[in-house]
Amino acid sequence: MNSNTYSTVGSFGKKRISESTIHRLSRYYRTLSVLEKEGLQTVSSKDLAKREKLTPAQVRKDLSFFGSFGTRGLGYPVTELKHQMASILGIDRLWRVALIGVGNIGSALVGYKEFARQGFNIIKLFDNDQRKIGSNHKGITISDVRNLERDLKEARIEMVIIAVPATVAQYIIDDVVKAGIKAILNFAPANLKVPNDVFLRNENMSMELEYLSFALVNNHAQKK
Amino acid sequence: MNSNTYSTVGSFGKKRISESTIHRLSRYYRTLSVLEKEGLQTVSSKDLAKREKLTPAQVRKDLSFFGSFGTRGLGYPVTELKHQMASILGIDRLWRVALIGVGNIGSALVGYKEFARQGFNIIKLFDNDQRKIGSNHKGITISDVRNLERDLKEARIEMVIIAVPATVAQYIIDDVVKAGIKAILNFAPANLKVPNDVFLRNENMSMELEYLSFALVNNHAQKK
DNA sequence: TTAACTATGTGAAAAGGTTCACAAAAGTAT
DNA sequence: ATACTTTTGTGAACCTTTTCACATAGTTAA
Repeated sequence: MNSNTYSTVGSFGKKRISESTIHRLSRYYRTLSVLEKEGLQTVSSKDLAKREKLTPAQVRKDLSFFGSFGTRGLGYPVTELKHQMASILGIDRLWRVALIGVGNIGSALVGYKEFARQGFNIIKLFDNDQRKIGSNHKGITISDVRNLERDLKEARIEMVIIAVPATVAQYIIDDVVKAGIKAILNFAPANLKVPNDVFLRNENMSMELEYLSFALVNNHAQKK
Repeated sequence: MNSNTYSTVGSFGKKRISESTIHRLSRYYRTLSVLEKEGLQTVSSKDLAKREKLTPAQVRKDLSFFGSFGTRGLGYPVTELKHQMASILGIDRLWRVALIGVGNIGSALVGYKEFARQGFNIIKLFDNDQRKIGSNHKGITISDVRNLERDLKEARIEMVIIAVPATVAQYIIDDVVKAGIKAILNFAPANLKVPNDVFLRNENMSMELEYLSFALVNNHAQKK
């Protein structure tokens, strides 16, 4: 099977690709960027697996869902595989992103270089605080959240990051959905409801600390 | 089987508890806190599952790894179950946490209320920037990262959060390990190495945006 | 050119995680 | 009291994900 078998990038047949696979593709992409900077031409599934603390079979299987990118006896071409990962993840383009809630977490996210590096361009900021509205934050004027629906449409926003207090998150999200946004990343610690055709992902930064806490208290077996 | 069967909280026999289960316990804990505020006395696995978008069986199975907390015909006592979750996760106590790298992300984390609410007390800050060292950030004086090992020991730090640039993260982590720290939460986009007895978790905030990007581009089937 | 080596791609097996289905135990109503 | 309802706790079945193992195809060296 060669990569042309999957001529329509984006459909991937009827196969359901698991969340873990997608997350690992993100990691491969990042590591491939590093390898590229280190000047490597090719990388084997064994090398890549070692960097990611995975098995070589896992790496090959993940990639095999999307095509056949390697050369037997040699490995994978670093730069090309990086581009392939970007294309599969949809980060070989710019995304028009808005951020709602320019508080503690929100303002940090505006300056987060990794977002920009991967094509996520935060081009609109919203807040409900009169003191912030109209002011400039890292080159972007903060808009009034009261005009959220209208402004999201007007700016042709494709993704929204929510960093407001949990108490108001559902109201905000309802407006975001009304504006026709289909992809939302939520940092508020709340269980939010969206229609079935909207992708909602939650980022819970306490979760990993809690995992560490559990691991320490239970002296949980280290993986691998 | 009643909850006394597990008198030694923390051992849980030889059963290996999966990462997903632990993460769901975090979510249960948060939701139980909300339910408690709403004044609910009891909650059934069905109710809890609905809030978390899980199956009731999943909720019951997760809890059953740790004991038997419910009453048949009635459900689970909200407040008690919340305390049980806290105890299992090890967040029914205070953790002495240090944060290294008081930059964009780092300073946001210092003020992140959820950490404090769950017992994670950030009591030491470190940076390598002479302009920051000695200054006060939200009531904590920023220390020189050059004395990291000594200061971590002195302050009896138990967990470390790393929010430094990827290029220096490994050097920092080596010092953290030298100081005897066994739990590290890393925000730097890098694959870091630690000895086998150190718990390292990575927080990659781009990952979920990339998942959304993938979902949009591939019109990936929405889950359930 | 040939032999030895390396590394992919992938069915099949194994491991791991989730859901089913039901007995058991408690609550509720009459 | 008794019948009926609710809901837990849990083996077993099912489904998903990971790992194994090997045929295949390319590289490398002499």
